[in-house]
Amino acid sequence: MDADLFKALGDATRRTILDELVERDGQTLFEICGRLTMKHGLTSSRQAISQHLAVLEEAGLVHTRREGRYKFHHVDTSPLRAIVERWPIDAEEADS
Amino acid sequence: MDADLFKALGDATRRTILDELVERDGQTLFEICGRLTMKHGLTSSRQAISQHLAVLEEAGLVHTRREGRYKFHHVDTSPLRAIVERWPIDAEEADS
DNA sequence: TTTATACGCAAGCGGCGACTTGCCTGTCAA
DNA sequence: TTGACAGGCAAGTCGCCGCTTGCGTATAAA
Repeated sequence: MDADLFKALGDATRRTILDELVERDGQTLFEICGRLTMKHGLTSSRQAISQHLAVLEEAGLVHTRREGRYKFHHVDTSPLRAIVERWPIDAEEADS
Repeated sequence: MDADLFKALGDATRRTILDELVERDGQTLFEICGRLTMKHGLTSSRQAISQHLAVLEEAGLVHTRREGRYKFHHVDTSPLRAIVERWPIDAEEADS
């Protein structure tokens, strides 16, 4: 089921996390927390972000790599391909 | 905000409705209800589907056209383009 | 061996969203 | 005009999700 994918994309904080990881791949949890606070004005706690990352990982949008006490997070946008393959995007007619 | 878009895609029933409308565009509410029950085994009530269609319309994924007492629903997949534009889909590395 | 750092686990709370229920409006046929 | 048909509105219920809180584990520095 691709339910995990759409569930992951359903939250604004998770989408911002994806933005951050696309801009700078391979961050740790604390780095992501810091950047979300600084650049995006988010106030979420570490645990909240950790849970968000777990959801993103379930959806296959984020892969993790352990190294000592650090855990690096890497984006993988390829699951998004399922979306455009499911509903082909037609050429646009401008809004009326 | 594209929050409406992701919110709309967040529900499995709404995604099935999109499937149905892509396969057969311009259906009325009752037609959609019937097809969801027949082909997809969904048991949602008419009001539930109506609310789903309202969400899809808010997201710009469905446009409606009134004709007498009928209301025809048309798909518009173009809002999905925002997704692939926001997070470019990279060429795939197969899973380990 | 202590102490700090980076992260994990799990229970609990609050709010939002999906769905139902009941009734109402508008259109068309008989 | 009466009735059936297609759809709309609004309040209420209930489960899930995002978040907090508190504690626990593992790695590395002092």
